Amino acid sequence: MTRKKVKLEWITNDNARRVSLKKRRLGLSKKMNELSTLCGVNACAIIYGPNEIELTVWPSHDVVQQQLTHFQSLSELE
Amino acid sequence: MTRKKVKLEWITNDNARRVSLKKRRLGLSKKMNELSTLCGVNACAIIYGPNEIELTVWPSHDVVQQQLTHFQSLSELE
DNA sequence: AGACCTATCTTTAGACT
DNA sequence: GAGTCTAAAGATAGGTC
Repeated sequence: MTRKKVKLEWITNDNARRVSLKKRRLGLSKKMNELSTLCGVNACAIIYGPNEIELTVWPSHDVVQQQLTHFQSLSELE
Repeated sequence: MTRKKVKLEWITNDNARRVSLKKRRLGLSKKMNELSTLCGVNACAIIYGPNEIELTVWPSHDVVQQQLTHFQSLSELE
């Protein structure tokens, strides 16, 4: 998205894709962090690649677990 | 962050905070969307405010539910 | 409250190390 | 592979209607 406008589609080049994932994950974390502090909300994210090894949670495994439980109890009410 | 550099702290003004939350949630969704398409990964997010009415999930309630289940089954393996 | 605008800040693709 | 750099693309605070 910068030296060249990027198309919103799967990056075929393996290396480029991995680099992009790494960078964007970082950027996303930053944004999540900003959102939650600036606006005083709870937020969590789960990201995982095709190979289940690349699992990333934000802000932390524990918090995610907690919020999932909360979310699911809300879901049941509907 | 634009006409003025914003400090990374709770926005005290109620209206400004709500507006910011709305805008940033949108921006975040966009980023999530980009991340998942560009890099071919699954991603989901849960955002909720102090009042539980403002619950937002991405990309959809159903997908989040699905991914939570997946995540929890992985967690149990550890 | 909501949509649109735009100057300015932030993110990031690509190149290099 | 993992950091650093940098210009271009993208996000957004504050304003207006």
